[in-house]
Amino acid sequence: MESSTKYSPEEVESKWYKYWTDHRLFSSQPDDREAYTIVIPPPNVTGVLHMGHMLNNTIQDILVRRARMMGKNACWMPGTDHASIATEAKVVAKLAKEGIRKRDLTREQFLEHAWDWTHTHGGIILKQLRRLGASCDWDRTAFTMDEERSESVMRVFVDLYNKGLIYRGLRMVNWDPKAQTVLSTEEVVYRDEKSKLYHLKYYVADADTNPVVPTGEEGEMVHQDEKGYYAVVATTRPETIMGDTAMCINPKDVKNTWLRGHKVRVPLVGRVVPVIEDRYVDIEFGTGCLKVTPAHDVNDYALGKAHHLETIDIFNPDGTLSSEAGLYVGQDRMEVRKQIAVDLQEAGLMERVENYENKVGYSERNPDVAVEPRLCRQWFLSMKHFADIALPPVLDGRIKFHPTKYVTTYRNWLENIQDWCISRQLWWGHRIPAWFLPSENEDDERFVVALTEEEALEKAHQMEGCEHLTASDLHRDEDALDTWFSSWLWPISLFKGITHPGNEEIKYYYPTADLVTAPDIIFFWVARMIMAGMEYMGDVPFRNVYFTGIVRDEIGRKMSKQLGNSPDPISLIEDYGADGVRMGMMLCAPAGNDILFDKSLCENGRNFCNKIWNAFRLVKQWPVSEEEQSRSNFKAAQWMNARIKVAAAEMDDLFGKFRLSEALMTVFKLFTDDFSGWYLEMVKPAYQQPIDRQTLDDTLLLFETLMKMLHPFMPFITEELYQQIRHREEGDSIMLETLNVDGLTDDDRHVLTRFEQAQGVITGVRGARQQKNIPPKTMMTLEVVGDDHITRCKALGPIIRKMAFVDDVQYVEHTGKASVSFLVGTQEYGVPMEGHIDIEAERKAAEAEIKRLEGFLAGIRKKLSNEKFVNGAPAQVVELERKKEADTLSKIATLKRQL
RNA sequence: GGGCGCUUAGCUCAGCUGGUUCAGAGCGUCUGCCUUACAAGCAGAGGGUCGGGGGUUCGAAUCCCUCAGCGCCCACCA
Repeated sequence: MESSTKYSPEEVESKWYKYWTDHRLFSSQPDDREAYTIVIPPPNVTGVLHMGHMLNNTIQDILVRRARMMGKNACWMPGTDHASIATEAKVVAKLAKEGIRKRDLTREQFLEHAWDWTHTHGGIILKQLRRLGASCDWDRTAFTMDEERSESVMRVFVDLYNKGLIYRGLRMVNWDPKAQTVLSTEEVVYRDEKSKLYHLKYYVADADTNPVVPTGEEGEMVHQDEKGYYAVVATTRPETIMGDTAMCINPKDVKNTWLRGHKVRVPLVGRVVPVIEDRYVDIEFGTGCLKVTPAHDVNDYALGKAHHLETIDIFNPDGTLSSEAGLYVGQDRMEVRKQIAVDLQEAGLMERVENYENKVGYSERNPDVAVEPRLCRQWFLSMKHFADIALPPVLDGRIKFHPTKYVTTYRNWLENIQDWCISRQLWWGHRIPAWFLPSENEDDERFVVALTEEEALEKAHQMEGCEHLTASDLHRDEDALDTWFSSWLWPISLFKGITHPGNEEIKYYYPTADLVTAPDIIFFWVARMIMAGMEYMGDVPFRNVYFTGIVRDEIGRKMSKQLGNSPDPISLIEDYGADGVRMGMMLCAPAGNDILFDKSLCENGRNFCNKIWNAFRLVKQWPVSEEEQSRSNFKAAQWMNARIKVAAAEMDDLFGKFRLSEALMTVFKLFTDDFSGWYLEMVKPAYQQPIDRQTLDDTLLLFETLMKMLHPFMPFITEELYQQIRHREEGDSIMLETLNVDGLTDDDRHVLTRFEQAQGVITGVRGARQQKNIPPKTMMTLEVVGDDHITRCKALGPIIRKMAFVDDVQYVEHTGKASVSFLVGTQEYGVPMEGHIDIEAERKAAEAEIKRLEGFLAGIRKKLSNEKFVNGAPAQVVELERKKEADTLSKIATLKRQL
């Protein structure tokens, strides 16, 4: 392998990952260093790694590894999420395949299946993260439903209940008929949908006793046919008419004033319902008549309450029509919609149907299931208090969002927050610690909230008339808690901050440093962690939140299973190496933007690994001599060191701004251009010639520094080469090194400037050669007009000769007639081209350049002759313009002389 | 309906509170090189009136207004 010109990642990666874990190099214990903590956004326990995880965890690993090398005690806490609704759905589906229905199982039996499933599929994703190189402290791996986390959830629930923040309420909630559970408002995603707007006839039912009297006002719209007067109601959901208990008009609507005080007959159903009036109705929409179905629409529910209407729930939990509906009983709501449209048409009760586009809410976890508003008694967490404590830290900068635009989003949400429905009709999750007491009817429920059944019984005994209850009289709530009700405690519960408040670990690791997550869970998770943090720790859970973009494919589509446009991360790693993929990910991940992932970027990463690999091969094969170090090599190392300092300072700045892809680009260019392209070429001895020991040592030291700078981005290859650079003790690692690069000195700056000029000369000669199609290694003569201190320099002179393949330097008054000339700054150089030069072409090029410079000069002079500029602009700026003018004049003069 | 953001080279993006020849980077493209570390490479080159229009200013990619296009978030319009 060592002699191969290609770097092969497979064995390097597995070797070093094992080494790191064997030596527990990722593990963290509190000590007197500054803590740097990241908690992983816990992926679904039974999930597999996708590109979003790749991006997210690559970023976290970069931050953690860098922090570790900056001398901090870095702790990356891994773990998984029980993902209540998603996992339960998977288990239900798996059982269904085996012909087992959930409802035929007891809770215990079902949970056994769920745990089986979790143990079979669980943790795969964490293994996959290891392939990526993630430096998590695996000993600390947690699960949102393990004992510690469960205990924390229970305590928090009881505590919040005791504080009066958790309550039980009968509310209109979002119901997922497939999962058969309620959802929080955040879990409902709205999609535009092409649907139909059905215009139905509601005949006036009381015309006999209460004659219809049109007012005759302008704009009045009275509908009448042979069967009588009727109102036209527009609806997208005709299947809900069985639940209608009123029709509503706007009191100010002249079109419909004639309906005031009447009763109308619900089509097909035949029920007679009152016409009510409410300003809520939009006069402009449809005919201005609204059917009111209090059981199945949030607004209608509000109307129903205000007008004391009856509520008829016509749906079963699974979305089929219940016996309450009277019609279509047992059929699915979507089927009924189609059928009832036909039936209404046939009965002559449909005036017309038009195409319509509206928003329909879907379950976030079951994207093909339309959510049904449903009246339900559920557990809620009152959010006003939490909004109040969670907003200030983000507004005053105790928590910084990157990019900052999410502060507005966050603020907006908190300022319009609704209570959080935390109960779910699921078994896979944290069972709600509430016990119901026997009661006469549902509306009069009585319950106690407690940590244990014993405690519940005790509490029950204190309630009136319950002194003699036994454990069997108590019935524990069947429902589980929303997954996020455990996730929101994650930064606290990971360190046992709920069960053992004030323990050493929570004191040391909390608040965590940075959180890296996708913006789509800002409300689900980020906001709620801040709430829990402020409530239970009195402090923020993290200092920075870095929101990654969404990973899209190369033409901007979201990655999805359906489209099949999401590459498998593990096969990418197999193809390009983990370091290559990490680099590919980061190259296309500008801060705050979506990621257009193109796997050809991983090729760039792989190629870069090869570059590093081969640079090392070069250095390693040099024979060593005991000669003195040349001045050139001494200066070259000094220059390279200065370049490293410049890059390191830039990277510090970029990391501070979470501009990681730019930081990577900086070190990438440092290695490729400065180190490989310039430095190594400068010191490289001729073929099979030895290098002096000092230069080799300098080079290895520079190499080592570069590996350290690259390590956070490319952990494997950098560790491999670090270990090869010199003998290391067992247990040593690049991870244990610190990244401390000094600041630039004046001497450094001086060296940088001089090298820049030398590079200009070398590039100039190369360009001249290429322009004339002369092979790159043909020796040339360099003409220096007048004199310069660069080519005469004992260090730089030889470097220029070597790299530009110049065998003779002549100091001349003008460049030769047959020379190609070029400028570095204001210094002119020439490369004689006898036999190669096309004088006419040279002349044309010179003339073109003069023309360009004269245009430029004109611009400057226009500025300088503008009194307002000279008087108005700062002296420095004016001075600069003067200098530009002089430089340009000198350049023009030089070119003209050449002509 | 409300709010936020974006539009700069073929692609993806930097350009901070206007002023350093400021119009940049990476990738791609083109040209020349199988140069003894690397062809998964090296050397060089081309490429944009900074979305349109107007304004402020001595000076605008940068500040203001406006138009157009795109994207995201929030909201109960049946």
